[in-house]
Amino acid sequence: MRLEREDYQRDGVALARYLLGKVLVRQAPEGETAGIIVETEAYCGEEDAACHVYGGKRTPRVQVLYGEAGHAYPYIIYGLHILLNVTGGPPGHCALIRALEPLRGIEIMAARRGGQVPVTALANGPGKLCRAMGIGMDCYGQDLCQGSLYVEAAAPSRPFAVAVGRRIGVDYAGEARDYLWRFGVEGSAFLSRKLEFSAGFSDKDAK
DNA sequence: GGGATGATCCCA
DNA sequence: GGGATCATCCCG
Repeated sequence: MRLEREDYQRDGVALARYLLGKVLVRQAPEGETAGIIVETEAYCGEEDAACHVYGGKRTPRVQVLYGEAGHAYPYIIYGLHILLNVTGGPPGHCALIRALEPLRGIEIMAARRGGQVPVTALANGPGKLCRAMGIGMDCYGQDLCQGSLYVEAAAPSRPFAVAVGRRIGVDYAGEARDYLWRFGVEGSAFLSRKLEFSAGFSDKDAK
């Protein structure tokens, strides 16, 4: 079942936690691909030195971050990779999807990644998962409550413990670099990197 | 207009 | 460890 608008009405941290265990789905001409979200990061608006809207920046690129919750914010990094964020409730808040456990359309994902790739490495990074899922800048601003890109509530999900760590690649962000705003399914084999700490809570507590 | 800068990935 | 590779931003 596709998540609804209100499900996205959370701040960055709550949304990042909430999305763990949910299923990211992409419909494309080649077929459907889907994966369990096992790793996320929170980006929390104008106060967060690592967030793209830090300091109240309002450039065309970040406009969608000031719009309605539950929309896609993909952007290009290093001129060659695309990273997918999901917008949250408060202005500027979003969650970065960092890794998936492939669930459906694994053949399609492998083909998009260029052939022989172990399942554990198909989508274990924010750039890789966008490539595997066929997510491009054409998804910019797309409403996840309708359309070909969306998140479904987890099926009968097995309970899992949450692990936390520092966000990746934000060393420039002053003290915000040390916030424990990276979240993952503890022990998952599909993470981009290991998390440093046990969070002390499970998926049930994050609802 | 032009230079600097990445929320990464892959290979050595 | 380092290079690829370019959209975006900021400064003039």
